Amino acid sequence: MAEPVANPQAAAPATLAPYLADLNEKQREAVETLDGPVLVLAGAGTGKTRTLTTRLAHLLFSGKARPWEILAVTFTNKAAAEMKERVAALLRRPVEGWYLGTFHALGARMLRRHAESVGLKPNFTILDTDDQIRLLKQLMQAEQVDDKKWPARALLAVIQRWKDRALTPDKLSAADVGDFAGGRAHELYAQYQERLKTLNAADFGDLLLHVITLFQSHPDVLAEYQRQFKFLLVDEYQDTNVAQYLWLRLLAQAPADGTEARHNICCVGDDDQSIYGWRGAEVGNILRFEKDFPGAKIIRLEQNYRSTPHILSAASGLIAQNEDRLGKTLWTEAEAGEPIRVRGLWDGEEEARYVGEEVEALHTKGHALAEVAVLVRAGFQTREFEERFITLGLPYRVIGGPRFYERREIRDAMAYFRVVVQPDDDLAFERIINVPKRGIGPAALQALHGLARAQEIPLTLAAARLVATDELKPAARRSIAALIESFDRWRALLGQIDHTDLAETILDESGYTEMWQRDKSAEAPGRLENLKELIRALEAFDNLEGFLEHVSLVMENDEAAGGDRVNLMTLHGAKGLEFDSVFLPGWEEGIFPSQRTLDETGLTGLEEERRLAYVGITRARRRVFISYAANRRVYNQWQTSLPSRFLEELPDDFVERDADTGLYDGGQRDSAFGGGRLSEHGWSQFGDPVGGYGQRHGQGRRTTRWGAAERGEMQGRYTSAKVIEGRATTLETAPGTPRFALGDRVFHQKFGYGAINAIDGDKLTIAFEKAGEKKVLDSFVEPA
DNA sequence: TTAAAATCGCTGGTC
DNA sequence: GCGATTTTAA
Repeated sequence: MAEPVANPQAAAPATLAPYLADLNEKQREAVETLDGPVLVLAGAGTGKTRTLTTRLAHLLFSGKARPWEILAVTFTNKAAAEMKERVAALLRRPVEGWYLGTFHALGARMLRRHAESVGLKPNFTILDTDDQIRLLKQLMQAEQVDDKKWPARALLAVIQRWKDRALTPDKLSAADVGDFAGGRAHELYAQYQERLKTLNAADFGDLLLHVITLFQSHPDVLAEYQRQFKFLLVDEYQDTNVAQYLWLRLLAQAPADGTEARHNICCVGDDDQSIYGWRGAEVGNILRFEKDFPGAKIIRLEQNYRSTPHILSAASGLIAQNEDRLGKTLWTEAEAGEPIRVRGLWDGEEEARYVGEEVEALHTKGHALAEVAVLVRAGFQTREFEERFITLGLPYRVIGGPRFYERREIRDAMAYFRVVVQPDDDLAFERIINVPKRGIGPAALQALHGLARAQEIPLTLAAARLVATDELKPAARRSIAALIESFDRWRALLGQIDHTDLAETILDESGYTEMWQRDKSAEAPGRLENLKELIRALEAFDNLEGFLEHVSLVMENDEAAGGDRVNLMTLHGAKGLEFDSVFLPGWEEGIFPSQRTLDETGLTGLEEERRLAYVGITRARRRVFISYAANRRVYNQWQTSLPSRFLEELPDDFVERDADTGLYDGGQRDSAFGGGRLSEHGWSQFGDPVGGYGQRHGQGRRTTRWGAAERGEMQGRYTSAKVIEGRATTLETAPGTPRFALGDRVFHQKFGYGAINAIDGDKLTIAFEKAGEKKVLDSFVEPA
């Protein structure tokens, strides 16, 4: 977060409390407006976190509230931790036991206290995605739903979107049901919720939904919380979904008995940075704030302390194209700085080379690598840059890799702990029943399931009963008996011996540690390291239960932070971060904006993609490098691509455009790309007038964008190039008429000359003289 | 039951 | 082109 430097113009009167003195006028207003609903529209780099934390401190200093009377909600643990730390620094005392945390952590806390009211026990398990999918798979199997056609993953997504909208199975209307598995999703959803209850488990959505249900069915409980929390504070309000909104609104209401009305809710956010619509966030929540909370005061933080005017202007020009926004104008006192550089390159490899060179140049000039970030649209795009950085010997780190708690060994270990703590946890038991290998295969498992279902008992109990019979083969029977006995033994040790010792005992006696010690694969040592790390992490907790709660809710991903390294991450991952220099590669139609977003949500999606571009640009303090490639290999197929429409939307005054010679014109046309520097109007001459894009793409109609190619003006490289909406850049193949025969000598723009070895429809296998054997589309080669 | 072979499917990613 | 998952063969 940007640390606003003291602003001389906002020099505070001497009477001001010192913690208010460093704030600018608007920030101070946001801090001091304590009563009634407040929406703080905090633009990128305007000192949002500082304002938020100061407001918290001010509530206490001014005597308006005591810590337990404040509810402060964030989305990520990182944000919660940062807020805690900074508030503690202001107060000069630790922030402990506060109601300051993520939506889910606070929801879980409330739910544990009132679990019985919604049919759970207080020690319920919190399931993660893996568990959920396994559970859904089982349900779908029982219901004979074809999981080829309707993958469990997809059903999970459907259910999650429902939960985002606070739709419990009983609230689902016919219009919501959709066509998943022929409309059976509803039924499966209800079964899923039933199963969760018998498993004494809740998924993340439930942590909020159950609390909402609880509030609605137990007004007394709700009133208790309403009376307790005199002040509500919400961070990143633009990312809230319907369930979170309802949860907040219930808490912000006056108690039903009308004792006192308060509505002291303060939401902080930026509609221009709403980039999580795909996971249920409703920008509408922030756009609607004044309606939802009558009498709301809106405070805009617009002074930016992060970026140069050039960067801000370019970003502002881009985001101004969005229709649905509250609107604000960022300004800064900083020096103009460098223009944004836009660069077109031949292909992805060259783009990576370009980025690598520029990064090296910055490094040579004395810029720290940690102050450089490469922000991509999607995770897979990091690969090209990683490869390039490795060849260059540039140290880098990828932020947002697999999370610690998602790693296999951690999840396995956790499953052991879960079964010890909560024997009813069938999902955990199933996970480790044959890990390490104990000779318990599908046959034995099926027998277990059969018994468990018939007698309506948990799997562990079914296992215990089954080993007393002759149902199983002796080998399986023996090993299940041993496992059950082990669990009994470990369970008896709960509370008897130190929980870290117990954890170690479990992992050793179960043979789990040994399993990885025997494993000769490259990753085994790392996994053992992670297990050690897990035990170390346990030390910070009083017992296994507390630890399990922590891991399912928190377990942050501490990236190997050390060293001066280039940062490589997705645009989503970059939100809230800032760097001196930011590289934004892959600005091509279909990639960014992403075709899939356009297909799924049309114009809404396009606006969200544009906000993502805005977020990307505003991460930079001093320098922005945007690039695009004319050709790219996607899933092993060469595709041509067009520069992103966002490039046209960047105001020319703040941008320096530069494309490699020969891009897009085949060397024959006198196009804007031919001469190196792009003309003012860039590539708008490629068929479409500016302004038509949004709609056509938004509607998802099949349209040919590359008008010139169709009119036959594009000679040379892309004779049959054609861009079709819905598959951004597919090359047309003449139907039915094979252009080539086996053995033909051909020329390929990238691979050079070669001979055709095989033909499979439009796919040719060609032995190139230089590049070796490749599979290519026939439209990319021409007779030599 | 296990290992090899085939197939799939592929944004974004917190809690 | 890759990696995870699932099917198949032994």
